[in-house]
Amino acid sequence: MEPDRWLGLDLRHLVALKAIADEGSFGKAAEKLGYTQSAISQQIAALERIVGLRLIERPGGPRPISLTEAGQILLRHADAIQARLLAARADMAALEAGDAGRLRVGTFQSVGAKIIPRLLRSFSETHPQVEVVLRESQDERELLEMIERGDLDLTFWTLPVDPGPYETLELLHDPYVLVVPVGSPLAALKRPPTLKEIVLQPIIGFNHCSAMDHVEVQLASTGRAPNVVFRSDNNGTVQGLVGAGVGLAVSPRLTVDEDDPSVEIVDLHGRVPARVIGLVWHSDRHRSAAAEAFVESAIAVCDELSIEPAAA
Amino acid sequence: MEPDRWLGLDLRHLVALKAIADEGSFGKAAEKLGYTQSAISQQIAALERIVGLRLIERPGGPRPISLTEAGQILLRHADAIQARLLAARADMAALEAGDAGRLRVGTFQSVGAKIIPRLLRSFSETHPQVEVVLRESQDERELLEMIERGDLDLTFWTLPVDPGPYETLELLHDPYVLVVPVGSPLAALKRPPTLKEIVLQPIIGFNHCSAMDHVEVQLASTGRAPNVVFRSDNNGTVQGLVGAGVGLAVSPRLTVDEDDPSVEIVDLHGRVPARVIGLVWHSDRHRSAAAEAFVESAIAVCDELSIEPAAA
DNA sequence: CGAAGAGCATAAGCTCAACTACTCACCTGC
DNA sequence: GCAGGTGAGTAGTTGAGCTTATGCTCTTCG
Repeated sequence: MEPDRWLGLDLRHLVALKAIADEGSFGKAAEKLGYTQSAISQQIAALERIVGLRLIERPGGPRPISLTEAGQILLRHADAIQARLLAARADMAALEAGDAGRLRVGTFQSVGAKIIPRLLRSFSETHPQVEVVLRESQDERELLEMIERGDLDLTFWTLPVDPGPYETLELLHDPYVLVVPVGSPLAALKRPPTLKEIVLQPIIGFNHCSAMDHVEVQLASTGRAPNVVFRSDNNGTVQGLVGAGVGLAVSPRLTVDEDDPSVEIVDLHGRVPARVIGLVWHSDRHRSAAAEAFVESAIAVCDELSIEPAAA
Repeated sequence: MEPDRWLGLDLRHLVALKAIADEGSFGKAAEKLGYTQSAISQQIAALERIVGLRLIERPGGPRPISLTEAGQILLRHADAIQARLLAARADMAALEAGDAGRLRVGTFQSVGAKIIPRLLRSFSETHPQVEVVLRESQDERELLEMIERGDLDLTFWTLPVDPGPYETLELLHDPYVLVVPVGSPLAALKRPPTLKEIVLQPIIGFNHCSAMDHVEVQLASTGRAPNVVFRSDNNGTVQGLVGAGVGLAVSPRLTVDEDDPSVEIVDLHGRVPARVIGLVWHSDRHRSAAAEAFVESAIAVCDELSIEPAAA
């Protein structure tokens, strides 16, 4: 690590490069960052002096500028460095707020129903000093963004997760079951119904749920588009509609209320691949003792849950 | 990305934090970085003002300082950022030198013998404009360090690789074979000899080779320490000694010269787990087109090589 | 074809942050 | 209690980077 010109490199230089790449011009970037155009021009000049290469191609006149290859490569590094700084900032903010005993956990509805209550009970027994703040979101992508920004420490998620600065842990496989009204002929079969048989029936579907989209793709692969007569994001509503005879639903087992007398649950025996529920966290952020403990508790609770249905 | 105090953060702050952590005192860190003690003290004060937390515990007097929890967490982020900057620097240096057509590849002896000649021939036929610079090292760890510093673009390696900023690709499994003098009773057996039978014989071993250490651990696991009568890092020497009847050797198949009339090669049928040869590169560095092409060629050549011995 | 406009570069001046040099306050250990 | 080593504080100077103002280049349009 010789003390060469790279030590003169400043974060503002990288921020400026990114702003120019985003905005497409020196002037817009300057405006965005609250500088004058001249300042940005000088910053880029300094940056190019430091790395020794032209980073931005200025054709002159009102023609649009573009990043050189070196500029593009450096921009990727700059992005990574800024992301890492955000993670550091989030860690520091958490420590500053005295958050050693606070854990912000993201969930979505279908995982909330069965896993969360048990997990919270078990976790708060073993770690009463840790305050768990739950954040439920309809939009699953939002949860990932909050992880990336450091607004959440952990989140539940259906794996696999999109590429990003994430670390993941598989918790359990949640098989899909068919939910039908009491007395439905599909429930009377000795064998699990085929997808073809299911797709002929009216279906109650979900919105905003990638795991459910996945089911509909499976159904559509039979060659016949499923007839979705109603959509809701509330599992209770879906199950109520099934009970009322409006249609049937293909739901993850963990979301269905098995004590509901108006419906019957039919095992699909893997005809639709089980969804995988896991935990996701920011790969660059510090894992607090509380977070580690929460993960451990989640593993334990999910182990119980995956054994139970098999025994039942 | 609100323009808060974090934009005032400077790389020198992080470098200073790291220097203090390494040296254990403000003064030593200042000396190392070429500043006065006062400058370092002010830098840390500025850094603590930015993050809003005390990073270093100063007990006062000549008692040693220590990092607070926040300091340790921030230090890990700082290390990652500095590593990423080094990667960026290496990418820029490569571009500056007009290295689009140069590829620096690390190897070690045992992979050099069979794979490299074929690979270089095949690669230079398809990519004549790319200059490949080979760097062979006895010390395998040195190769990884050179990858990390950006002194190498790719290196061969026996997987798995130690944790670090690396990306790896498995190329082939190279099984171990027993090399014995012509006429050895072990070669006359109908079945592959057992480890117990091997360990009773005098062994020719290797130095400086983690893959070979692994073999000796396997042999020692029989309960009897192998009797290593000679060591050499040169495969030719080892094979020569076997041919001269000094002992026998357990070598990866790719390192042995099968045309040597003074020795016989005995298949061990997996009694010693095969070593895995792969390629390693820096996960944060830019992959040039030349590097991508080289990896492709390596995959193709190794596929051929792993099929051949099975057919032979 | 010339004027207008958009966009980056450059020059000059100013501000402020950071370094050096020096001093002080503090604690340990002999 | 004093010497030695450690970090903090203060004053002064230097320099990097910002703003303002201006210049240059290329395109567009009447």
